[in-house]
Amino acid sequence: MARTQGSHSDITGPRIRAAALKLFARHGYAAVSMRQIAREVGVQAGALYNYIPDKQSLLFGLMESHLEELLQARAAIRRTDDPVADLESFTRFHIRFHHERPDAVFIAYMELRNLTPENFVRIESLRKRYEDELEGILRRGVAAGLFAVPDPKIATLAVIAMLTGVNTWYRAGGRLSLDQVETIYWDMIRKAVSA
Amino acid sequence: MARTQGSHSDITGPRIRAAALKLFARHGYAAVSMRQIAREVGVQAGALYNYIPDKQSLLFGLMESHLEELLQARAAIRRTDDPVADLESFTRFHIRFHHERPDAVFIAYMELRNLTPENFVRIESLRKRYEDELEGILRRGVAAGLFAVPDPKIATLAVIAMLTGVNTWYRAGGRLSLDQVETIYWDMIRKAVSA
DNA sequence: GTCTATATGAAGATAGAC
DNA sequence: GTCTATCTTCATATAGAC
Repeated sequence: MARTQGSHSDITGPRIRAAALKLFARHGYAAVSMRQIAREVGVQAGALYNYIPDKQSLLFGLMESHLEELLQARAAIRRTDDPVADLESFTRFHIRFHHERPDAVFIAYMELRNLTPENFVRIESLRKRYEDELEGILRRGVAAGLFAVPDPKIATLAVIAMLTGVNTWYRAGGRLSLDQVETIYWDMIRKAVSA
Repeated sequence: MARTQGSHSDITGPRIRAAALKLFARHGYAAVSMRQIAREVGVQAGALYNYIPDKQSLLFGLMESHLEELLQARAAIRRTDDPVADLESFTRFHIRFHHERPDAVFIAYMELRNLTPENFVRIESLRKRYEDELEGILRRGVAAGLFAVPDPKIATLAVIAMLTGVNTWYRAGGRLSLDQVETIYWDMIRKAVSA
């Protein structure tokens, strides 16, 4: 809905980010114009520049806050003494968290090549911190003789790729609940890394 | 290298496709202009239209021939009576085939949303035929009591996501040979689906 | 078959009025 | 803070000469 005048600074900023998230996920960063984002928000294109310096910053901000939210949510889960329990917790957390934010997840994986080199480095370092979480669990399990993985780093990447793949096919309301999906993946992962 | 005149129809077509493959993979379909492709080939932009009707057909052609090549290569491998052997063969085949074509693989996964709806349907049906290959192996293994997977369709998607993920990190010349990587993944997959 | 030139439209970003 | 108007650049695709 277009308006003619007015001052709404308190909500326009988040609305711009929400519109960009949706449109970038649907059509891709390069294919979305600032005019499209403005139309979705209900302002003229020029008004966007009161909130963001440019299109690149908008993309970077979306990816950065997604990954920071991911790290924070994961850090809020207490680690136990049992690597098996930690791995199950990680599995279920990853599926649930990513399921709740399909657009942000999609952008964070698909739009890496549209970041400037400096922004790319910052995003990759956040992602690495998340991978290190899982790698730590696997290494503790190996040390305890509970897991047998020839290469914890590769196992980390394999598990994350497998888990993130859920987002490409799972839709709520299908024949399986998300909890059932979590259980199926946990079953495969548990066996895959078991000693 | 730019030329001024000349007739090279026999090689220009493939060169256009090769340039588009490389540039689309690197920067994304929407971010690459026909002028960039032309420059890479060494012709003017207008000349491209002697070979392709439009940019969309170029993208579709790249994805279609990649998937048809994938199906053909897979079909050339004989199926055995042993689901375990077939699964190992699939695992190694998938990693090797995808490793040899990183650009085409990247495009086939990332540019789906830039296809027209009709082209999207055709590409997805080719991809489904490939997934059905793996699902068939898993179902035969379950029927023979060799595999225990609660849901063969989900296991199919999980395994393919995991295997395709290799392309995001593996580079030849690192500390592991591709054969070693294949073995590590086969070890995890074998355990993940085992009864 | 490729060139140059161009039609037509849309992109990101900014300026200045209200 | 948002508007309208615009600068400048670039896009896809086509026309017609060679």
